[in-house]
Amino acid sequence: MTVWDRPEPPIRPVPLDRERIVAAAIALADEGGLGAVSLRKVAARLNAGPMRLYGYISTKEELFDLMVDEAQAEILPDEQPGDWREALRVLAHRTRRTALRHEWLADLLGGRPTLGPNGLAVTEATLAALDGLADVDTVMRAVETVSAYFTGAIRREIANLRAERATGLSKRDWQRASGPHVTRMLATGRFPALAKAVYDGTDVDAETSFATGLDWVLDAVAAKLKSGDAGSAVD
Amino acid sequence: MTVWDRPEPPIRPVPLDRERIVAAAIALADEGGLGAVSLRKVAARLNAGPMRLYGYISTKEELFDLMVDEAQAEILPDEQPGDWREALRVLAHRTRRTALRHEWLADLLGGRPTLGPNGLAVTEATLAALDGLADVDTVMRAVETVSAYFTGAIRREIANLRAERATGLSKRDWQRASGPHVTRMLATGRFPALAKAVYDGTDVDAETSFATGLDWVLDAVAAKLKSGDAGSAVD
DNA sequence: CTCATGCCAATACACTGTATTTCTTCATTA
DNA sequence: TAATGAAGAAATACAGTGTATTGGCATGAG
Repeated sequence: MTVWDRPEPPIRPVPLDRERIVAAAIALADEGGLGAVSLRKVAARLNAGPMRLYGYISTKEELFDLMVDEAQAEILPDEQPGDWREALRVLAHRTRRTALRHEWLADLLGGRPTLGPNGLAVTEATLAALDGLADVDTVMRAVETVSAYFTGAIRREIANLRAERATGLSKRDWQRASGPHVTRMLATGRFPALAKAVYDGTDVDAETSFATGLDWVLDAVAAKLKSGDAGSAVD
Repeated sequence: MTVWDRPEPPIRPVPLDRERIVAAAIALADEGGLGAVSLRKVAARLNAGPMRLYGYISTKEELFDLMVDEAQAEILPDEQPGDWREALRVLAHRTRRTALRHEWLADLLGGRPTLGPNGLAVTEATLAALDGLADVDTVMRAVETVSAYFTGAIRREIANLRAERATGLSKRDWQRASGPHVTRMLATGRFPALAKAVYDGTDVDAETSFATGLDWVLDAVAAKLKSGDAGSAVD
């Protein structure tokens, strides 16, 4: 590796902006998880020194916030279906798909309020879906409930996914026979209902399970919308 | 601080076990959050060198797993109510209270499968509450849905709590006027539904909101139990 | 041409999780 | 009783982290 092989270092520092920084961080996280995101590595990927980043963010947490907001752009559908139920369903499923594309999102989802432009847009879309179908408070409660459900469900799905990957076993095999610890615990007889669930339950794929639970929750919302629309008559 | 003030160092190394280690870690986390838990600090609190911990755990992640399991012991009620609905409600509320006592739990909840003895016991209790009221698969779906809801809700609640603490503003004041960023965003008119929710919505305390959403989800479960109990007739 | 200003890079610090090496202490055996 | 072995604790070491501080250098104005 002589001098001639090495390219001359750039005369002027490479231009930087938040967009590039966030993109680099996301790339790192997509490849190696959140743990693979370090300010040094992000900067290196942009041919910059670590300290340059502090002109654009003032803490690593802020970088994470920007990453989340960027990911939330992928959640917004091109156009909102008119049917509120369909609209909420789509938003939930798109969130799930986004988290499956960017698994690190599961570690961040719900961890801090999302106040970025895209985060607000997602909230807006969710609220808009129910706007006018009931009084404001009922709508808020509905939105909270639905999103609590799907963030929780997504987090668990990805946690299981990782566990499966780590052990090389499907959740099923792993609980049933090959997971020595779980098998031993179930054999003690102290967890009869759990044992029954593990051995007698048919396992459904994650998407179906997600969709089923979501439908239940939406059913509940539907029921409340009917009884809680006092506000719409007043306006 | 002369030699005479200082106690002699212990001749024999202080005895250690997982229980003590986990207790020390939990104490640290209770005081300063998960970030305050480092193997060095945990060990120091036990008058031991950091490396001694590796006889009891083989990675920091494992320590977290043990902490979660220990916290889950606080979730289990002394006795289970007979009514399935009441049983699930109690489990959810106890989980919430535990997370409020140990806020770090919110960072870990749902992040990994909980396979410790107490984690399994919690799952068992949840499944047991619904055992026999519907076929196994319906019961599993119900348990998944309910716990997805409350883990998601708890996580968000604690995220908001932290944000309030950090800014010194109640969520309300903060959205309404004093949070310059949010105010500015709402003023753009791009988030009409959100603005309406913020300005016209009455704010309820976190517990009520939690309880309300939970009731909705339980309503949904109740509906499905009625229609999905094919299994109980077969056995 | 000189000087001031703003930015970038380098250095520095305190701390992390964990691998490896060194030392101490006790039980066992000769 | 002395020597030897094993075990387990301690110390050291390493590569990495987020971020504060310092130093230099290129570009603008006067």
